[in-house]
Amino acid sequence: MFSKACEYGIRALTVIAEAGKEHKKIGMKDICKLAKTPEFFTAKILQNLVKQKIIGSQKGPSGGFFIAKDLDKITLYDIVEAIDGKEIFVKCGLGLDKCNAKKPCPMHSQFELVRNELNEMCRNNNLEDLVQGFHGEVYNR
Amino acid sequence: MFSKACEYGIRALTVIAEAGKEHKKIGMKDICKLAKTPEFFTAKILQNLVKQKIIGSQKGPSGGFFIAKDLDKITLYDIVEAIDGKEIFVKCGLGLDKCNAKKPCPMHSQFELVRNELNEMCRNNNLEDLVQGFHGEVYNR
DNA sequence: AAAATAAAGGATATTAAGGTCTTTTTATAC
DNA sequence: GTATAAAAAGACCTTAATATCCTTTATTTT
Repeated sequence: MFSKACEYGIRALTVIAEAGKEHKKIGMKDICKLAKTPEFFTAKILQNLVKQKIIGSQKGPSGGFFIAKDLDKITLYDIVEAIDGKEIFVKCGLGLDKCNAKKPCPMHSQFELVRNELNEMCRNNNLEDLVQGFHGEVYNR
Repeated sequence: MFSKACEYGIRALTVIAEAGKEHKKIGMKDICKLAKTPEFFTAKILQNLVKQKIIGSQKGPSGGFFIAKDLDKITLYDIVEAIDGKEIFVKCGLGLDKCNAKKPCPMHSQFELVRNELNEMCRNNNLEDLVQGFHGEVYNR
């Protein structure tokens, strides 16, 4: 459904968000240890998220990553769009460029239900929701 | 959502199914012209579907591909599983191997709704449904 | 039987995703 | 101000998906 980059990104963000509750910033190594993601690849993903202002970062000693705005202002939709783009939220199930209600593909109406469910889910859930009941070992397997 | 191979495969199958209503068999070139899919790549996909008994084929002059069983016996689930595997139908949204109701990832319950909708949609729709109101120009864009 | 046709199979190319490493830049701590 | 720590940036590698081509095999038509 989502790319690896997106899976890693979401996992890393939950870890950053959770860490932010206590000591504000958290570094790459700790993030990856907790999120169980490959370090250098995750670095690239986070660099991108910094550019897109989803998170902030600080260089140098005692630096690290942090969530700049309120957790409930960052939806799953925002995150997925930032990493994978919005294609998944709009694309035709059969890959047609011009598929719509007037010129529907054979799967159009059925697939739309699934896509709508995905859209709703991503728009109705934010980082705050994701870290509800979060504990450090969530990804420990 | 689905791979290119899967998109092409579904499109090709609808074309084969529709052609089957009249003259029974249809060859690669015609399939790809109607389904708007790349010829050699589609050939590979169909070879796979033949092996999996989703369709039949016949070599030689006046040969081609055809649907062996009743159209309503081939669900979208069967097709997707044959081409992409069943991963999409069971996989954790965050890519964890051992994510379940007892040890859920932070997205578990929410993502499950989306996945269930996809499962239902694929199990409740078959090739016959897909070729309802089908016309040769569906993919002509 | 021979010729022609169409799928099957195998080999190879291309592209994009996933992943790693090294160097550079910036900020902090001392 | 110097040393150090950490992110940013850029180069590079690997793997899997996508795509194409060529040869072989099977079947039908003549």
